[in-house]
Amino acid sequence: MPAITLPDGSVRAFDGPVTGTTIAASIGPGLAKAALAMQVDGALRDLSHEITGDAAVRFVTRKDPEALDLIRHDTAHVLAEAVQELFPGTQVTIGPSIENGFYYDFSRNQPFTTEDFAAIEAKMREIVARNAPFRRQEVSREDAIALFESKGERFKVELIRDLPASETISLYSQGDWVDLCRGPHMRGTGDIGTAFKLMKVAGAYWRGDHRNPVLSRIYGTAWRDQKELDAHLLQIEEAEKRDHRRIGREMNLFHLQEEATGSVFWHPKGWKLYRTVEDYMRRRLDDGEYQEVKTPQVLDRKLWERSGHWENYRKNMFMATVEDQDEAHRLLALKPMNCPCHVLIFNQGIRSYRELPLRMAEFGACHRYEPSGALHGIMRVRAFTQDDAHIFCEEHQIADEAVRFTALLSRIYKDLGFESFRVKFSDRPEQRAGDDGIWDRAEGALHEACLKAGVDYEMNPGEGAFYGPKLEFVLRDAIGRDWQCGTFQVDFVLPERLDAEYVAEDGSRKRPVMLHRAILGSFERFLGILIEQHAGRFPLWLAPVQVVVATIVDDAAPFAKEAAEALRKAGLRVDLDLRNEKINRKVPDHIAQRVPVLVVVGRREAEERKLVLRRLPGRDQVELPLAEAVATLSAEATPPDIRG
RNA sequence: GCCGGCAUAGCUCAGUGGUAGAGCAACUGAUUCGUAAUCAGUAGGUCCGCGGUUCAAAUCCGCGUGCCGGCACCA
Repeated sequence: MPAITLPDGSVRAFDGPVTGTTIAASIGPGLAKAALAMQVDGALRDLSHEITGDAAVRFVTRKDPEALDLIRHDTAHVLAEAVQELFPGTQVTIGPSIENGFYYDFSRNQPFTTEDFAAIEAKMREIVARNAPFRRQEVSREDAIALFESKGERFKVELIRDLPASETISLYSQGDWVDLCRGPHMRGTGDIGTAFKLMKVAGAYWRGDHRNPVLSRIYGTAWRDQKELDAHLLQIEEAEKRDHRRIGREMNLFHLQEEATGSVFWHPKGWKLYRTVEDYMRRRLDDGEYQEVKTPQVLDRKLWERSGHWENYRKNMFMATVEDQDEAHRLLALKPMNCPCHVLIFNQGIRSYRELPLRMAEFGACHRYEPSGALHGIMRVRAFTQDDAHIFCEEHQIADEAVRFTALLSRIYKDLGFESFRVKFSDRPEQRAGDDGIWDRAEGALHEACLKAGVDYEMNPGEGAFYGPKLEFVLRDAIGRDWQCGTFQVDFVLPERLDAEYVAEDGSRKRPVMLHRAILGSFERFLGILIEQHAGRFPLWLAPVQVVVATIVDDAAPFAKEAAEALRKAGLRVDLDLRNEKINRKVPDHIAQRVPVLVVVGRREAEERKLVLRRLPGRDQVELPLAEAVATLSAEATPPDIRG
């Protein structure tokens, strides 16, 4: 006699086992029509699921947040059916719902191309129109294996074999087509609607392991209705306009070319932006009581052997040799990171506990031979500069340093326009240096530090560095990709390997703990994200060109030059536009160049010695006497750390 | 690194085996103009590279390089 409690608190009793369909119908025809699935005691179920005991039930309709996941998952099934109908011999694997859509991985001799999309989409619409009900069937492991073996679906068989013994094995069919699936699903393929679209194809390794076969993955997007789909497609278009590669070209900030794959050619305006950020960072580090150093680019292999990098990362290091030396005995490597060099500085002379925590910072230029497929604009490159620092401290100082660090990072991110970011906690990886005791202490210290700093984080198991656990501070780019920028890593291993020590209060020699930390991560990556975050329209203090003084007629040129000079003297970055073009032309040009402030000078301004300031891309204008305009802009262009 | 796609003027792109094109940008000239693209003219190409097929290749084929989208990687 199940008693069903609904969200409004009302209770309905039924004579025997009852399905969601029956309950919904008992409540009313409107709900019976709208209900796609249900939540039973918090767990999402098919409407056809039979409830045998007392339960709390909530129905999921198209409006509910869960609906999108259901629609996307169901669409993935329909995609798989369509593909198998059109391309016999294709094996199915998995097809989950993901952010904004879904994908399905197929195994086929000939990978799919976007040329196949039209036919597949047409077939999908046909399947949706058939509105075949999704039917769930629970089967024994043996029956499931036999079924998929008979179909030649060896990936499905492998999945079933690897399911834990406790797992119920369920199949979902839509018409004649069957898939291994945990569910739940909506009532039938018709519930999907028509607001879906195939987006792209990609290769993907079976089970995400590069030693496994490559599958052909089809990505799609699916929404409640056409309006939502259109909005999503428009959003993608808008995001593409913020792409740093596009803006970098449009604003003439930098370029990349074949002769230096993975290295950035910074143009004058891009370099101005870079240096503005670097100068700002340097001031923040000075305030934070860091000591800046500069260390070598090219170092002997022996150092990398001692640090452990040779063993772990040799394949990703650039090597350098010179002709008059025996290569085997003197192989040099471009540094892939700065930490060993910093330990070498620490090791000069005898260190006292009184010097700790010692914060050693470097804008360190590093080279890493990244796999070709990883390169991405200026965000993933082979030559980059880190805002790197290593804090040598005693173990009990770790938490305080973490608190200081997160405060500094938050301040800096905020100044640069990032109000929010995600934090991931990456713990011990499979391949690592140091024994478990050390890792226990390092992870414990980092957890404690997070607690103390009030940092909310998500776990990222097994993703730590080989020498220690880390916090990763993640920012998102315009196209929705996440990038690790800041990092805070606890390291007990490297001080040991490179024999760093200090004299403790009791006169004994001790190992310092080393904290690796970066805030921007690499300038290249961070500037890429910064460009996308602001869509190239930087706040005044960051803009590479802050003001353009544009003339209307040649007669105004002398005063325009005088005004530009006055602005420059006040420290502003000013361009002069004396071109023989109409002002109607100059305005859109500078909007396109994302210049924050346009000063238009005609005869009237020249006579009255006034400046009219127009904040692009807006239309509003303020008219000020020259000196006042200079003072206003100069105050506004002051970096936030100096403004106080 | 793997799978797929792409590579034509500075940029965006057209050109499916038969004399390389457009718009914008550049340059020259005219115009001196009041807030979202003035007019006219000129110049600009190893059609990514190498090899092959063909009477003939930007176009078809092979190899290489780079870029793009994913996957894998990311100290």
